[in-house]
Amino acid sequence: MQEDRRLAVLRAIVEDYVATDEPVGSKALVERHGLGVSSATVRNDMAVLEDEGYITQPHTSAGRVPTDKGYRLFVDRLTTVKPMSTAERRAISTFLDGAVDLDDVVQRSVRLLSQLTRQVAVVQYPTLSRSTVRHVELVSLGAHRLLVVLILSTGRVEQRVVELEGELADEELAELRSLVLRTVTGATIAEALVALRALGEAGEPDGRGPSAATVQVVEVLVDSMSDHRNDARVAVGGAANLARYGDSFDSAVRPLLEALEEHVVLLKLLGESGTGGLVTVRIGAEGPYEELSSTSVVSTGYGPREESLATLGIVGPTRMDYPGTMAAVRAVARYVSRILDEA
Amino acid sequence: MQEDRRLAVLRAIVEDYVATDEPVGSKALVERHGLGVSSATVRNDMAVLEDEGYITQPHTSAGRVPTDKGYRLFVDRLTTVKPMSTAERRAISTFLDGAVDLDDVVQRSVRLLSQLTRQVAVVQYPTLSRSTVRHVELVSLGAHRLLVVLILSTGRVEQRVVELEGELADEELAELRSLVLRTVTGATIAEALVALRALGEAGEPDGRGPSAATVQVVEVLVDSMSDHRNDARVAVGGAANLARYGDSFDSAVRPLLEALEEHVVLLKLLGESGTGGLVTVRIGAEGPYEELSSTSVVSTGYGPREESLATLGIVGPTRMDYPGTMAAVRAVARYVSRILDEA
DNA sequence: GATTGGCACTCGATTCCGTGGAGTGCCAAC
DNA sequence: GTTGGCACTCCACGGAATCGAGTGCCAATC
Repeated sequence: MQEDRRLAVLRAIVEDYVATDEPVGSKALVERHGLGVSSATVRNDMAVLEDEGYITQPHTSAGRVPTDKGYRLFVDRLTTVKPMSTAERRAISTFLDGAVDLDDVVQRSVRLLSQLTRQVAVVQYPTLSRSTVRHVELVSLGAHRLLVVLILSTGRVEQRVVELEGELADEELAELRSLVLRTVTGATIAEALVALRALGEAGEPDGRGPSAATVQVVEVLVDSMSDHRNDARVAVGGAANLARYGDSFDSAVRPLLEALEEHVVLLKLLGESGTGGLVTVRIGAEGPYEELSSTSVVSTGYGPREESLATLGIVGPTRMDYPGTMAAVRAVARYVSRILDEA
Repeated sequence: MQEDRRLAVLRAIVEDYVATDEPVGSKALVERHGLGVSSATVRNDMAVLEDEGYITQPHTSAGRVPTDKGYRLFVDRLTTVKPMSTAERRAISTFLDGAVDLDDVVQRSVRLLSQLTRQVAVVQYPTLSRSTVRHVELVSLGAHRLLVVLILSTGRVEQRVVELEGELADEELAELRSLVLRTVTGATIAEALVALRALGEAGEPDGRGPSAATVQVVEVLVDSMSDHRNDARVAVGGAANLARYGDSFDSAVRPLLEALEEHVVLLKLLGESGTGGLVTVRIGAEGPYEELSSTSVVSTGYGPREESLATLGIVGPTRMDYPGTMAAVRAVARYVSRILDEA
């Protein structure tokens, strides 16, 4: 069927173009790939593909180059999932298994991902919002200072030091501590925020108003939990791979370098990534930023027990090895999720 | 005196070259700067400067460009310290005063520094080695889990969770806690490390050997303190400024991008920075890495009470505005030091 | 002795062909 | 629907010509 062949031609064009970075012509195509037809036939197919907007020529009498739409079709229908080699699998596990804590896991992941894909890797720290409060601890650092430690189910630990306005006796501290624990332990962040705010305003259940210390502690906890810095934290790695962009420098690398430092922007770029094994691919102008119309994003969610706590992925030129990249992103996400499962 | 004039010529060459990024010729020089001599005279001076190795021509019949040696002389003898404008001063203080904790100070500093200098900024987190232990807290997270929190005089807080091998009763925990506190509170990191190792091997002063829990806690504390990740932590900002490098891309930007991710390399690059107000400038090949022979580093130490706890600075092309950059680096370091003083 | 104007010379950058070749589109034949 | 053939297009590449900024040197001048 000729429809099938046309798709095969598109696939071949994408593969060749990704491999060589040069517009691919009809003759080279039939030589390098075993399509059993002549170059003239391929030319006809290419004309159709061009009409339909999947490929384009940089100028008359040059070969064809895939358009965003072409890449899209390639990714959606033409990609055969290529499994990671066992060597790669082993590399992933040995690399990630050495991690000592959550931060370390994230940092190793970026590194690993950027090396596997030779692209810029981005890993979001697990978001607070879906996690629950495992423990809160209040530690006295003298009569006027209090260390507030917040431990979340993801393993994230936040701490703040509070300068108390008044003094706080040991018994009062113990009381406050157990009060706070009763209020928030096991709750999700969202629930805890509500409960804490109520506590800060209404005071304890027995009817007494909240003490000054209570208000301060509540304040700092609320602050910790809602601090968007936490939601917005991401790790970036492999920026050196940008040097391979070659030409199209100011047009592509510059805005990307800028984006890499704006973590909020980065997160928006990563986007809402499909949960559970599904890898999202955003190609060129499909993304939210015009300046990045020649970059693609390959991302997926990760987290313990199949729930997607955070996102991880890579950013690269639209002209990239999608199958390989998608496989790497998926493999790393899976492995990281498994690690979080165990913790 | 002609010697003086030659230096003036060198200064003019450096300034023009930095401003225009083009080799500067004798005619343009006398026009733009008010040296009261003819271009022929300047040519003679330039010939001498070239003989002495301060300037060079990219090719015959082109203008002159400063050599590393020329920049060096410029920085050492020809730079008049240009004070920051009051607007800039105000920007610095408003920008940094909003910081909520140590990490925040560091992160704001990189950002600020990169914006002021339009270069890549690097700020080292205050090193552990010279700081002292302010407090250690052990928090039980159930019978088998223990949270170990380490608080340092710099305000840095490190925490780790320990999976205990055996159970630990509350009284035992309290005992262990006070033992550890007696051992390390107030000590420098170096002292604390020694004392802890002794504790882990010999056990408590009363002659009993160390309990299993003690060994584990000691281990994790030692680990926290000696973990070189802490010494090696740096924040980087303004990488987008690399896009301004224009040409000389693979030769300069690539290795630099790589270095920016290798924090150990970065620290070596920043080097041992002069304490107290002194700004160190490392020009081109004076630095430790060959690949970075066309980049310069401007850095200085900072820290509370005049002692230099850590280093901060910028990395940029040898062709940069040294006076302005040095002023910015010094100003930021001073301001950050003042903030640390207060804390 | 230092400075200056003048002048010949050098050499990269830019422009302008001319050419080669890859690639296309179309058409007639199968 | 496929194929071989063919005329056509247009970029990339290389060489020649030109331009001009900048130099080095020298004789004249202060």
